[in-house]
Amino acid sequence: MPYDPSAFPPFAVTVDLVVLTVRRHSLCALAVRRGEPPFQGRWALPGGFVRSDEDLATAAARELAEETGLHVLHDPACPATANAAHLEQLATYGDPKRDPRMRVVSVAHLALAPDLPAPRAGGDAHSVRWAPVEDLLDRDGHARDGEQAAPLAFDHARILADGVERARSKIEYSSLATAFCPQEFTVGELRRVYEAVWGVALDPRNFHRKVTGTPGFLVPTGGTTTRQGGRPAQLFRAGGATLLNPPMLRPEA
Amino acid sequence: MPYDPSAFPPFAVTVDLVVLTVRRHSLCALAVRRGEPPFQGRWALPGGFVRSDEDLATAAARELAEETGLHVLHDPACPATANAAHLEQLATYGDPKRDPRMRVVSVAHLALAPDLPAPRAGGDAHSVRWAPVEDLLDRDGHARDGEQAAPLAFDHARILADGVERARSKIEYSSLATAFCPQEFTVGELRRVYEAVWGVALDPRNFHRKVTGTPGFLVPTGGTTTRQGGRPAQLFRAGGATLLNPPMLRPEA
DNA sequence: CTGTTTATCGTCAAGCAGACGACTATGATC
DNA sequence: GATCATAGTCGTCTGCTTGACGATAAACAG
Repeated sequence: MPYDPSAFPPFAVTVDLVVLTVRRHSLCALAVRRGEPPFQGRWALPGGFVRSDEDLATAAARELAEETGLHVLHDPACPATANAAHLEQLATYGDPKRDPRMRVVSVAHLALAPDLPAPRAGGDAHSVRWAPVEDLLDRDGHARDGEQAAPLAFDHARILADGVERARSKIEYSSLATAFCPQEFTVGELRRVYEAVWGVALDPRNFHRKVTGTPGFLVPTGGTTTRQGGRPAQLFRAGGATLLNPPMLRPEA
Repeated sequence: MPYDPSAFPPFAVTVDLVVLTVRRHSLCALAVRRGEPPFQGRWALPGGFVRSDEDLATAAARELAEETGLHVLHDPACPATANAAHLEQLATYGDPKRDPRMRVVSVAHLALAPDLPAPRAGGDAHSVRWAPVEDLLDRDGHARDGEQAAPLAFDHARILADGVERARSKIEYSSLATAFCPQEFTVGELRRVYEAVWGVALDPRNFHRKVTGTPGFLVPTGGTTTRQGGRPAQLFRAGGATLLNPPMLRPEA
């Protein structure tokens, strides 16, 4: 009964991307404006069809490159080309009514990238932008510039919320927060990543003790920088560890 | 360019199930024997096509019920019917070559169930069984009864490994381990779940202190039981908490 | 030179985890 | 019934981690 090659309902399969970065102390996601119905003119997550000979991860990496110019950091040993991002599968959404035109199953992926100079719009510049995730998820009005009062297209608000939640929890027990930083970064910059993603303030002294004391998290490069003002800070690079033990603790309440 | 309703490659979409339980102190998964090519005669994970009007979670719940008679525990307030299981989406597998016949994208789901009296085979009894996950994943020989030397069909070994890994990590920070227990259970039974899933031995006294001290994890029912031998043990029911803070700590090394 | 900013080191108390002793309440065995 | 084996439950002690926070260091702005 299963796997009858002639009798199965056909589906369209897409990948959608939750691309997150930290800009100006807030967590931002990449949004594209839809140029055609349905949801014409509304903001949506970038994505597209999976090609017939393409793996899901390959399709996600292709869409990411098309949309942002970012490349996926495959090999942890390779110290990352300039525009490197972390990419992982997030979840799959297949409600029969999620696309009014046809049955579409979307395999959402989560990408984390350092703050980039420009969104590098694929076609026209003002159809792609970084937006704070609160703005994209807040449908309860108080749109501050009157632009994004409308919620995201399709079920993309839920996908984005799931991606943000994944990122928030994953930086607790993994070294993924370094994916938001440039290749070399300071402890303060890493702390501001945690503060932006979690939306809390962290004690700089305890944070410094914690991350420098976790083996494999950070390796000093020897250099220092003063780009944040104040006393020069040591520069670090992400260490080999991917899982942090003990984990970073997110303040409660 | 995206979402052209007339031009997209068609996919078959299936759900595959990693159904885990704890039997006789070891973590077991449900396996079905394939009755037709490809991989005829090999063991595989249960699964089937998603119907054209069906949500992914619905399809997974349907397959689970067909294969095991288990029903999904939807409402945490409802104290679970007799055969209740936890069900969640695991990951999606879409390698173009994962099925030799056609392009199949499989949305794998993870189900956790208490030890059941009988596997409740759908059709013929000996085509469905519980097998220790080590037996199903160990392809390096030493098959103890000469039966499961062959690896699982398709990419099901990887799916199973991912599901086991998800279960192992998720019982650390959530109360999911109670999904392996009957409605009422003792601290010792819960500890044996952790020991079986993690494959370690835990100190009964520290474990008892920890789980009874975590708010919302366990609520005493008032009853006691002596089904494990020895001194009668208090019976508990799963509390409302789903996230454990602080988490259970898996011994390292 | 003084104030401001950020980085970094130290101290201290509270809490939690691992190791482990001690006691309790059953059933099994002699 | 005494004894033993088995599980369960309660305590104690010690070391480590954490959170709160004081203090110092090194840059820049006026």
